[in-house]
Formats: sequence, C-alpha cells, structure tokens
Amino acid sequence: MHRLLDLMAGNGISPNHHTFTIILCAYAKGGMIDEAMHIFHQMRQQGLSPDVVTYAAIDALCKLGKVDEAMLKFNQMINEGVTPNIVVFSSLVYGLCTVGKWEKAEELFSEMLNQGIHPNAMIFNTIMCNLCREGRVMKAQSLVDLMVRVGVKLDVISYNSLIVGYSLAGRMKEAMKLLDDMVRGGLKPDACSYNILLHGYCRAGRIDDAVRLFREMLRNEVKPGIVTYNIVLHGLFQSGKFSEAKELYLNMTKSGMQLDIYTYNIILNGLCKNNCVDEAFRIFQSLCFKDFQLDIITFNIMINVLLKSGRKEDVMDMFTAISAKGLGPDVVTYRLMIQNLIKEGLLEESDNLFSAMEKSGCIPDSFMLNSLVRRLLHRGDIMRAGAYLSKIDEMNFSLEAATTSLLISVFSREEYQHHAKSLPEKYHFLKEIKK
DNA sequence: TTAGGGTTAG
Repeated sequence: MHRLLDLMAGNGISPNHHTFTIILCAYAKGGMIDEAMHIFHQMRQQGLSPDVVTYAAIDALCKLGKVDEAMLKFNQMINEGVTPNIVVFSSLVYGLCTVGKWEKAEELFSEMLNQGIHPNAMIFNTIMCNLCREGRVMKAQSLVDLMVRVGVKLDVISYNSLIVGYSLAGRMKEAMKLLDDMVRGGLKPDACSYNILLHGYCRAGRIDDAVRLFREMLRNEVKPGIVTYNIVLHGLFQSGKFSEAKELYLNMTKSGMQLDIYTYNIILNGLCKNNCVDEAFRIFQSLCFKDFQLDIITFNIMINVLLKSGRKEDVMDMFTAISAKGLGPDVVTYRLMIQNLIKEGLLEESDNLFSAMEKSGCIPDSFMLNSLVRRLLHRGDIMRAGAYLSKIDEMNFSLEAATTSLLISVFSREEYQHHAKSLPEKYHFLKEIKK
C-alpha cells in the first residue's frame, strides 16, 4: 500500500485526506499497527489533520491489547480538540475490558455519558460480554437495568452475552429463561444462542438436556452449524456416550458437511480416550495425507495418547512432524514431552528440553511448573524440583494444593531432610506442618 | 470509518 502512495507521488498526484484514511484503516484492520502509525504521521507532515476517522488506529491498538498506547493516542486526540465519537469510546472500552482494567473502562464509559453521547447496544454488549466471560454475571445483569433506564433495547447479542454468563455459572435455568425472554421481546434466538446453551448443558454433564435442546433448535427452524455439531459431539464423548458420538460423527461425514479442525480434534480425542488409538492414528494420517491444516492441539492429543501407550518412536515422529507442518510446539507439547523424560529418568534431557522451550520463546505456565515439581518430588529429585519451584516464584505463580501437600510430605520424611534445606527459603515453614 | 456473541488438547 505504501507503493500505492509512492506511485501516486511519482505521478504528481498528492493523496488527499480520504486516500490516507482508506489506507490507514486497511492497515489498522489488518493489525499492521506500525504501518498504520506511519500513515498517521505522514498525514500530519502533509498538513492534513487526522480526524476521528483516522483514530481507527486506536481501535487497532486496542485489538492488539496495547491499551496504554491507545489511551495515549486518545488523550492526544482530546488535546488537539478532536471530539471522540462512540466508535472511539467503544474501542477503548473494549480494550480496557479485555485486559481487565474495569475501573478505567467504567470511568471512560461515564465520561462518554457526561459528554452527552448516547450509548448504543453495542457498547453495552462489549462490557456485558467481558463481565460474563469473567463470571461476573450479576454485574452484567445490573447493566441490563441501566440499558432499560436509558432506553437502549437489548439485541440478540446482549442476550447471548448474558446466556454465556449464566451458563458458565452453571445456572442453566436462568440461561434458558433468557431464551424465552428473547422471544417475548420480539427477538429470534440464533444458532449462537443455542450453541451457548448446548455448551452450558454439556459442561454441566447434562447431555440429555443438550440433545433435547438440539431437537428444539431444529423444531424452531434454527439451522445448526458446524459449531453446534462440534459442541454436541464433544458433549457425547464427554458423557461417555461413545457409540452415539461415533454415530453422529458418521452422519456428519455422510451428510457432506464441511468438518473443521475442531471436529477432528474432538473425534481424535474421543477415540483416544476410548482406547481406539489405532483408529485415531489412521484418521490422523489420512488428514495429513489430504493436507488438511492441523493445529498444535491435534498434535498434543496424539502425542499424549502415544506416550501413554508407550509408542516412543511414533512420539518422536509426531514431535518432528510439528515443525514440518509449519507449527511450533506449545507449552502443552513441551510439558507432555518433559514429563515423559522425567518418567523415563532422562533428567538431563528433560532439563535440555526445558531450556530449548524457553529459548524458543514458549513461556511455561503455572500448570506445567506445578506438575513438573510434583513429578520430580515423587522421584525424590529435590534439587531439580527446587529449581522449578524458584521459577514458580519468579513468575509469581502459586503452588497448587497438590504441590503443597507433596512438599509437606517430603519435609516430613527423614531421608529428605537434608535435601529439603536446599529448597527455596520461603517453603521452609512447611517443615512445621505435620502431615 | 468503525464496533459486540458460540466449539477442541493437558
């Protein structure tokens, strides 16, 4: 796109405000923030004043999670006397909510109201959706009251956001009631509404209710999509309904439906968990043969089951295949591989793989470090466990309950007393706790 | 000129 500008310059055409805006927005939309900023500065150099539209850059920054930078741009905008509109406020509120800066989001929202900008359903939805995802459904519900007070009508997405909140909290009765409320409010629940509820039932282990709702969805002429089928398929496997799950999978295949990576990961995992490793392996190979774009989750599912069934060579092939497919191992892959090395007693190799992981830029998570500490403590390798414990501290993670109780039992055993002293100081108080 | 909701691995 820069070349386009060069081309114009070469032909003696100077880009106007509109040209710059289109290019900037295209960059911003594609997440190419540096390029967008470059256009932003170029506009200024040419004496064109970036207006509200130009601040699509703010939106791009928010989407990338660079909310502080977005706020700087916002303040700069105010200082230059540009009046922000609801789009800018929405972008910032979205950015602030997603990084958990709730107070700042609330402050900005109030500021918007004070400026006499009337909120729309979308900005409410942005806040409610994030609250619900965080499990703060009651706070989201209080926003519904505010919506009613200021005369903003809830739309399908408002309801769906709330349904997410109640479903996540396992409050399926209230979630289902919202479906009725929608209809009463003159809205038609869409496939997403049903998907959220189906997932809620499956998560709660209520597969029969999920299947019932799925039938109701069909009766109400809401067309299920691949996501719907994936949710139900996963639910059937999770609740141990193996033959029903397989039957559904076969029907999906036969009906010519376009299966996606989720479907395959669900079926591979389902087969693996039900001792059908060979069948899973065959499907995996046929996907590779068809050049279907797999993801790291596919590999993790396969590596996990191959490790459990002791197929070491297949594991190594699988690990190598990850990069051959243009992917990279993630924290789960490394954890599985390292756990296995520890299990085999190949401790130096496990250290090496951990270093390789860090070198590759893959950051260990709390789950990984806790489980490595436990495995090492079980083996009586207190020194190595101590090194990972220090990492947990460095990264400000906490010990899981299982890790703490294992530490207590290590301290209580005579033969480990000496080594236990080498653990980080902050854990020495555990010596006082009796098993 | 811009913006919100649903699925998979440990």
